[in-house]
Amino acid sequence: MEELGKLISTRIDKISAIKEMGINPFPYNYEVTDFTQDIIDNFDDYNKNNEEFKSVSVAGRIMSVRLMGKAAFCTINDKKGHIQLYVALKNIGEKDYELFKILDIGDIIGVKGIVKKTQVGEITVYIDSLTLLTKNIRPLPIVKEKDGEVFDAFADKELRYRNRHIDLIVTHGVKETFQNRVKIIKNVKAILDSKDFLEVETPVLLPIYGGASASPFTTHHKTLDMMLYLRISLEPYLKRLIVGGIDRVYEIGKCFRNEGMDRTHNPEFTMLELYQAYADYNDMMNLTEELFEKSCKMLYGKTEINFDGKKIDLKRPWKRLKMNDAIKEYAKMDVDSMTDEEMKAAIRHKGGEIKGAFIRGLAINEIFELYVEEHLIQPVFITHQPLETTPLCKVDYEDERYLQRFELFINANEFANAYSESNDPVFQRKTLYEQSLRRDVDEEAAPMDENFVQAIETGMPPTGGLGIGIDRMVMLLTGERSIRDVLLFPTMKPEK
RNA sequence: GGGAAAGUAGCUCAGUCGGUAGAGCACCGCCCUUUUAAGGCGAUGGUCGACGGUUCGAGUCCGUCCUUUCUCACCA
Repeated sequence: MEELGKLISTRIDKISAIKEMGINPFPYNYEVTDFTQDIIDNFDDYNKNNEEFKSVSVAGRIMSVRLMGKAAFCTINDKKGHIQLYVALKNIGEKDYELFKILDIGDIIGVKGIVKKTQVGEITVYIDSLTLLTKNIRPLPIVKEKDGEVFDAFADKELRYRNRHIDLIVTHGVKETFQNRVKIIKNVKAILDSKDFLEVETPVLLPIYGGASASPFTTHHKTLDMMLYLRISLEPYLKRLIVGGIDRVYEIGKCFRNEGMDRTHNPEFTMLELYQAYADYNDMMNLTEELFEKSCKMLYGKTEINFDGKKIDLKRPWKRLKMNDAIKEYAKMDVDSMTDEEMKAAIRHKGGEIKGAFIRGLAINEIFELYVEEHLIQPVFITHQPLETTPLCKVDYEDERYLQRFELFINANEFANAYSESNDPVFQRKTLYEQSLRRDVDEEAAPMDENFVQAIETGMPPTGGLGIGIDRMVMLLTGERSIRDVLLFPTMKPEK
């Protein structure tokens, strides 16, 4: 701490020295006309045969300095990339050169000059004007690079997450990941908008929660003197909008679940939920394929990606497999002909457990998770989950023990969940009531939502509903293995 | 929640058997007008995550705690 204090106070002293030179170390603006990567990409426009030059005005943060007496090379970063500057005493004059010599890595400068290649061919701005735009006082980590190999990378993940502003400056690829995140979300929205879906915003603070099995966060409103919950899903309000006649509706927004955290779970995360009237789960499968395939093509111009060393192809159409058939294929078991005892044994054999009373449908789901999930690397829609897995979905007309539902699996992870939504008000009231009774034994069972049931009683058209975990979609498409690498500011405990 | 690993200078990391705390980069001083992990010479910089314990002596051994990473379980 003492050392850091000295480094900082040295730089604060420099601010005084700069002011004494008659220079404002924190001026108000700078006219930027060019960006680093554009200059490199369009070198010929800036330098015609080393005879005709177009002058540039660039601003950025100093990332490295190589000072050689009366001249120096340095590198600056801007929003588009980085470029080398040639700073020579004879070109900028004594006063500005004196200023340059006391600048630090991390300072932000504006420069004007012309663009040339150095003896070894590096495109470089030969500056004739230097303006200090912001003096840094807190030293940055020094990351070096040669031939694409990075040395002394800012590698401590804890420091990176806690200091994302520094991570964005010094770690290659971080900015790109978050730019890609935005591109994916914009692309998803563009696809949905083109299909006449209406994007809406629904409440985050709720008097009652539902739409999923999860433990909520609570908060308190002073004036109303009441407890409020942070939403765990978007479903209850979006369905009311379907009832209200908004036939195609979606929201991309934060949901909050007060549960464990790991590589694929953050307490707050971003969900896409959409509802389409007069559609069923088949339409939702087609739409899901389209969203993933088009987003992948938008980023990479192709449908194959490498994730975690595995080649994954998102080209449509994807395999569609009933849950029981998946169990037959991967676990060599026919659950329809198994006794309860055989199913219990199969679950225990893989280290699973049955919570509470034995429910056949939940046991089938458990067997699927234990035996099948790990094999589902290429995209596959698993359909026809047992009736007991959710109260919000219609049963299949061919076999009422199973649902018109699918879960999308890619690389053994769940990416989407969709239903032919239940709209039978009598059935809905009954199942939600029964679920609410389980709250004694299952903390995550949702309470009865009377307003929601009344909306369904008003009459909800046949509707297909789809939920996609946006963070996981971004992880897949950017190749990141941890949700914390696709969240700018992942949830962290404060340092003590 | 379980398991494993980590925390030493601003950053990246060494630190052997318990015996005065190390390097590179950054920073500071000096030299240097085509460097690019620039180079050369020199100097500064440490409550070794916190608190206890063992010991003549602890960065090192033991215990508790804090933070993080990875992983298993659960959920998206």
